[in-house]
Amino acid sequence: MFPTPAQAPSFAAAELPAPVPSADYQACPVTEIAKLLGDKWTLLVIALLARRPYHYNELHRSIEDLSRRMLTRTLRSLEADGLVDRTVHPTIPPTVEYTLTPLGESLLHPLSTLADWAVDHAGEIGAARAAR
Amino acid sequence: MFPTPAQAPSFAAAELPAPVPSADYQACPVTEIAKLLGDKWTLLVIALLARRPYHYNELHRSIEDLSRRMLTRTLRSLEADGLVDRTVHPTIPPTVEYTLTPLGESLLHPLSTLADWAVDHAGEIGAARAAR
DNA sequence: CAGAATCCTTATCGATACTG
DNA sequence: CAGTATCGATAAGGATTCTG
Repeated sequence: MFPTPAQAPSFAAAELPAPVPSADYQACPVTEIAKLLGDKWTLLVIALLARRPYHYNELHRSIEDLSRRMLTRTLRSLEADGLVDRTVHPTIPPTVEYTLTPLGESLLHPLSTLADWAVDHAGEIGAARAAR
Repeated sequence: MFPTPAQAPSFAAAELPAPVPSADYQACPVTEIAKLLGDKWTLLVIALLARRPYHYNELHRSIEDLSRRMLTRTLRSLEADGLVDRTVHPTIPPTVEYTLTPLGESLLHPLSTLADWAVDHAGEIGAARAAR
């Protein structure tokens, strides 16, 4: 966590430095992740593309309440980060196919680890929330 | 992913259902996670508390640019979700100690898996971003 | 020390309309 | 089909002040 490559990001207690520097968090890879995935729709889109390639409107139809505006922004952002590929087929009318890049696919394993945690502990979280 | 307990959340392609339902994403545990950790400071605070218990102002000093307002909100939210414990010591002046709950600690492993991914692929992400 | 309360500025987001 | 452009509502966030 925190500093940069040397003191690598980790949530394992033992690996964290004693006095926390500060202001280094922008460079911290974990903060990077939060920026990568921290918005409302990104995880959802990734989960869909994990299954198979999708066309633009196909994604739009698949996620209710996701406006075209936000879908476009989400896809562009994923593309800019190298997680998603966008290929235009010059047919008439044109179709655009979105797929996960190898980098994007490499993210699926850590994400499913997190998903498993969420499933396993959904009850506890719910209980904590209900308790107030 | 998506539906609820039966079709459990997963980013493993094989486990996802073929035709995507929609509108079920609110109930999806992975979306839950995004809500849990998706804000600007939560991951940072968790990373600090992974190391040891912290006092309120200690956290405030440790994360530059984090206002007291946002720190309080972040801590309250973590508390409400059962990830963080808040214990008041009735000294003069009073001190308040924040620690991870067992549930919070159980989250550290999945998070460090994600952190490792971020470290391993930071270069690729940077390259993708630079390429535009 | 550990906050709550207020105000005010700025991102975020959705709805609508238009384009190649 | 696959977007872009513009606008207004709403929510997130920061600065400041006050309190037990």
